[in-house]
Amino acid sequence: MQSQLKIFNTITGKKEELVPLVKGRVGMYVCGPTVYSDVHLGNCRTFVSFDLIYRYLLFKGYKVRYVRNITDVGHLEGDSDTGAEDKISKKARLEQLEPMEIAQKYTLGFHQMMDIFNNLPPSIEPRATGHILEQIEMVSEIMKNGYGYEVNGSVYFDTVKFAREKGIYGQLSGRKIEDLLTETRDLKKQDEKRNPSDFAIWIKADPSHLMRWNSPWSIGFPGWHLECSAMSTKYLGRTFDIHGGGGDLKFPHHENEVAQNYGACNCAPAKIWMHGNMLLLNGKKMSKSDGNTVTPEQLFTGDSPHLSKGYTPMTVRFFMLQSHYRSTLDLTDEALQAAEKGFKRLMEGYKNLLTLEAKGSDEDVEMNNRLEAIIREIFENMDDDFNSPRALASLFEAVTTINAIKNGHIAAEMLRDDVLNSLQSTFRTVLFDIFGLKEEQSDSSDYGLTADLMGLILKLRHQAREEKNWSMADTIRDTLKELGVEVKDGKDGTSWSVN
RNA sequence: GGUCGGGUGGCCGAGCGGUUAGGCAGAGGUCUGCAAAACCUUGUACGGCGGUUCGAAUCCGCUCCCGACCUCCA
Repeated sequence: MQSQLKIFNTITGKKEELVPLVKGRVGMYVCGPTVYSDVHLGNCRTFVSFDLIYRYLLFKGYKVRYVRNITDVGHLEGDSDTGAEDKISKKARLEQLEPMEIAQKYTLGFHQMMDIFNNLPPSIEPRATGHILEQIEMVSEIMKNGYGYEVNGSVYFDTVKFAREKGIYGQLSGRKIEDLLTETRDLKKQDEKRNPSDFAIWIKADPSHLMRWNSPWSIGFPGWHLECSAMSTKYLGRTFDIHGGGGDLKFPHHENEVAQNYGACNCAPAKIWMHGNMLLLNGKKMSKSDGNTVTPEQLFTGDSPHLSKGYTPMTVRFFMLQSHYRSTLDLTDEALQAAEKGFKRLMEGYKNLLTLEAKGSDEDVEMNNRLEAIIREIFENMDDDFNSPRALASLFEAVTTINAIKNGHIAAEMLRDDVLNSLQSTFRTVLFDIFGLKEEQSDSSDYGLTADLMGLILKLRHQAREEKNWSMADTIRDTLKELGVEVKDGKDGTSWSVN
């Protein structure tokens, strides 16, 4: 019997049972990247987190519509959402390209990186520029309901009126409207806004601005927060099950999204809001703007002052899975090295599990019970707000027993057949379907040949050992080690693995 | 300054009122021609000071540090 999935809801600050609006189906919207530069690792962690969540929902049998947008317009630079330059637009001007060329370039790069991390693609990946009409429509509705006002062709959302009438502005991010109003920072075009906390939903374009669309108010472009409100509504309905994103989007992005949805339809967009936590580099937030960053490429090649060597994508994914998605994760070289070894141990354990044969003639009841309990715990932990680090711990506990059986420390006779089967299927499901890990075979194409050659080499070494020709045997072993192939002598023969 | 979140053994990282988390590193052992791998044993951790409790890393108060958000960021 499966336990019930509980999810931490940012709005209530509590874990809640997931009760989908439509039985058996889950609608999930996750804020995607703004495609104005290369993805950085922090983005990757967030999307790995939501990939885990998506995969687990699928495993639980839900039909999931996973929508993750591409923001290719409206995201402004500098302070405030007024007067500053659009990120895509700016990059286009600097590189003398069409804005859509910029968006295309970085969207492709983003997709490649998601693929490298073995993230499943979302069900729908809508672009902001492809939904200008929907956004204009939403602005109209917000104005019709009295929460938007136009000044010089730009339209702003009246946060104070909204807060007064609905009393929910600030609820998601835990902010008080009074505090927002006392914000004294000097903002551009501040004079157009009625209140400092108001934000633009439609922005009149300067003559030099490259991205521009006609609207009832001006030739301009939509505000940053608007596309998510419009697109989530379009593809998931006015109210849907889960809305997610990085924790740094809580305010103002998500807070304003909620306001816009209420402003347009007087209803809450999502029942559950989920936020992933930040990836830190040596104790500090990774951030493009202050240079404290390692790119995914640097991580893979090791070409960074922060790293002693490169790490494979799956090592990094495993590293991320080892911490809970709501905790900050500190990326350090030492931690990465530990993850690399841990990941290897886990995968080796899985391989060993596949070679096991259950004899079951002399059953160890306690051990079998414990293994069955471990299997149950894995899913109970995942049901508890996607606790992958705990699930991983259970897996490792099983690995110890698996290895002990494999090398004969525990007799195979003690393992029951059905326990072995469910252990094997659990490992396969959890490792590959839920955690999204995969084997990393450097040259998978000629793997068969390599295996045959290794068989020959090990046979020769075996012969040398029979003849007590130790120097020959050790030369073979040591040379292989230099080539990155580890030779492992066991009770019943020799095996090898690529490091 | 305001608002949140956090400080766990050498490192990373779970737990959040009583039970061994787990991984990596370290120590001892088994196995082995030697090694590696694997297995077994091993760590008296919970920022500090008070309090509540039969019992606190876990709850409360104070305090010190750190981080995030408040401005573009996943």
